[in-house]
Amino acid sequence: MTRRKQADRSAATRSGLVAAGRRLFAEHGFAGVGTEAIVAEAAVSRGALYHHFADKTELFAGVLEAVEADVAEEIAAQALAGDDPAFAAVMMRAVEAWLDACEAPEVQRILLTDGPSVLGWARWREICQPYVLSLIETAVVQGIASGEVADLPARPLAHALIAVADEAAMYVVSADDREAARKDMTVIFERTLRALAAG
Amino acid sequence: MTRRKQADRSAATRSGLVAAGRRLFAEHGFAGVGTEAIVAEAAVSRGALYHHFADKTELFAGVLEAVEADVAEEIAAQALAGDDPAFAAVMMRAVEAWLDACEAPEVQRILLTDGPSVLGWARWREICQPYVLSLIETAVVQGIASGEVADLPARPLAHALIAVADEAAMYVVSADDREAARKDMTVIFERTLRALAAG
DNA sequence: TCATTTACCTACAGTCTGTCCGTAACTTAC
DNA sequence: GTAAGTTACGGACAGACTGTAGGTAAATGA
Repeated sequence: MTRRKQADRSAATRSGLVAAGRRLFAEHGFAGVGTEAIVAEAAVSRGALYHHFADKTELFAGVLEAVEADVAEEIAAQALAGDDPAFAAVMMRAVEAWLDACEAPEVQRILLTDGPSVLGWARWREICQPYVLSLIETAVVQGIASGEVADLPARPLAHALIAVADEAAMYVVSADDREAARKDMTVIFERTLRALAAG
Repeated sequence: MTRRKQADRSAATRSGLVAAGRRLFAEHGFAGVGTEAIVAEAAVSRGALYHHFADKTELFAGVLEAVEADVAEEIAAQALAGDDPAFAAVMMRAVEAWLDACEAPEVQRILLTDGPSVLGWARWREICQPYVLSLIETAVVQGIASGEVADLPARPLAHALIAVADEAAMYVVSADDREAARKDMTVIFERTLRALAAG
């Protein structure tokens, strides 16, 4: 308890920097915003930034994780909220929640487009793994165990599902007629899920 | 014909810059290589670069298109090469060719990870659209027409298929056991295709 | 209270991008 | 063939941005 004040100060500036980076990266992209702008938004100096993070890329990693955590929480809540506990129903609720989340520019820019490029695909997935990826993988494993889903390799399957969901999101948000695009993609996703039914 | 010499000179330096950028971007990524290094590799001056391209990003767009063109050509050749002309068979050959192509770092780095981030998702797809995307979409449309494929929206479906293929590629190349990963992903893809069968 | 660690600030050096202006090569008009 | 005009390219410069080094203030432990 004796270390409280120091630790609090640290945590406050750190999370302030993450919050600032989150706002700015979402709007201008990683390369489009300088460290000066970030520290100005967070009302600290560049020194504070480089004290808490090795470099700008590491700050971005922190921001990515924060965004991913929020999105995963929202998806999990929505997916488990409905009445129908069947695998396909849960997944459809999850994908709807995901498409909703992707309306936010910060998700598109930070999570989908900049993430893999700035951090590299492997590190990007590594950060997202504990969140959405494992969420889906768990659902898949349960589905296989309950006999609802065909006995396929679970992790690759989870990757494939997420890939379709990611692409669907980008397709929808950059479509002229987003309403129609979302309907189309929902149909595709539903069909994909049905394909995985056991038998 | 009188304009030959000027035009040739232009084309030569332009394609030289694209080739140099292709090599260097593939190895170090867009942000990891400076214009100085590119012009040195191409044996021209920075002035030449900025004469032919508005900025570094536009050079990257040129590089991306070159890579995409090569990959599309290879995929088309492989897909149409086999005996079985059935939709699923063609698509499986296409995805095998794609996974082969993704062994090359330039495809992973330029096409998959840097592309969307540097150019933005919409522009990235816009450049790839005339190549692989329309290739797949055409196959899908034909499949629907011949009754092999369920009557789903063709373009979104093509997007979904490409998304799975892209993810499969990244999953395979960054897996510890690439052999096993590729087998797993092939199974997933096959199953996905079967899901699209009409009926 | 005093030494030590932690948190933070400021100034600086190095690098990179895009632009400006000049020059050379080439093309067209006469 | 030559003068005028256009296109291709070169080199220097300004501006911006990143990461670092060295110093100060606050907090902690003895």
